[in-house]
Amino acid sequence: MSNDPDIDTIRSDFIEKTGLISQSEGLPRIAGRIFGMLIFDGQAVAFADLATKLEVSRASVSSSIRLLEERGLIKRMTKSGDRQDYFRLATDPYATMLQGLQKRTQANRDEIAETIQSLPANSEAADRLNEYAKFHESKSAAIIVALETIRAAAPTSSEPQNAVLKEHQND
Amino acid sequence: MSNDPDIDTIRSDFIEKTGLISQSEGLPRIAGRIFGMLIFDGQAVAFADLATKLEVSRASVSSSIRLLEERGLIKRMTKSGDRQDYFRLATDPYATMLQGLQKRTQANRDEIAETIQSLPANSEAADRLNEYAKFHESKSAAIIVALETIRAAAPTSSEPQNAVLKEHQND
DNA sequence: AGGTTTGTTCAGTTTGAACTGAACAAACTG
DNA sequence: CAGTTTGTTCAGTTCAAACTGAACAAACCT
Repeated sequence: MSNDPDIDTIRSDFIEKTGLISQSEGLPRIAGRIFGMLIFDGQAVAFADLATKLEVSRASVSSSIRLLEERGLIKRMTKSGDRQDYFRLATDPYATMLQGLQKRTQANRDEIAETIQSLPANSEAADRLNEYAKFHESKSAAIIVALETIRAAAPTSSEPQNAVLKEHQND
Repeated sequence: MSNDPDIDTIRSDFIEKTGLISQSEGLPRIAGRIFGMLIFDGQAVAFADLATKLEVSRASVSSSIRLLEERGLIKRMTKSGDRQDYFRLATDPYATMLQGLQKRTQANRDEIAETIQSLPANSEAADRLNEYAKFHESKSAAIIVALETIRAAAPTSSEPQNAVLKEHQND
């Protein structure tokens, strides 16, 4: 009993999923939906289309776009003869996501390590804090492993399909 | 110029840190502070002490405790001759945390895999969704590695230090 | 029995992030 | 030049989660 849903439904469902997943990873839901849309559609999407297709305000698109750009997950492009901005996924967004996660995890570990340093030498709490630090350390180390796995799997970057689109140079 | 802060300041700072870290991992801040307090103090802490020392309502303690118990991160204990509930860290809370994270990550991967399955055979989006799925897959695999690392480092469970405290048997 | 202690539940408040509309500046068009 | 398009900014709103106070039930005490 396969009731083949049409492609638009699949697409919307996927976009909602990425919205929820991103939310659980600390990004606003709209940013996740934009990310999902760029994954699904593949081609560069115009700013106005993001707002209309996702049924959100341009202001929301603007701020979510900024977040995604800051994190290095998407790239802004221009199209000659078109005044709008276009957006596509960055070259290796997943490696970048893992890298960000790894840095934050490592920063947490370092903060705990600092606390341990500041403890009096004989403190019996040190061992327990150290276990907590080791937890973050293992997590960080594991993410580095995942990074290597991902980079090994996708070493060559794919060229932009649309020759008319050009990378936008920031500052 | 080391201006040795006193132990209580170190303790409070650590508890605040765990609150923030836990918050970034999707737990309420108070739950993180409880967790931090149990790490630092080592001994089982009474319910009332959690509320007073963290300066929050008993209701907040109750709901955060429930969350932490559900996730298997802390254990409820009783003390003979004392009507209060006491709490301590579960035996291996860090492994449990990683396990939870791994399951959620794997669930995300599976959902994306389902979406790919439902796509028409010739869909050119499939490759891109598959990269996204692989990302979650690598992350999941890496967490399993971290789990093994942690379990190898702390294989033997430490006995409860206080012989008067007893495991509380739920249902 | 009545009174206390203890933890939970629930309705309501608080809080902070997400989101919007409107004003705005910059870049373009005619 | 005035008028349009485009993206950003900012003040204000909305919304969901966190948190609280108070009522409550259960277990204990006297």
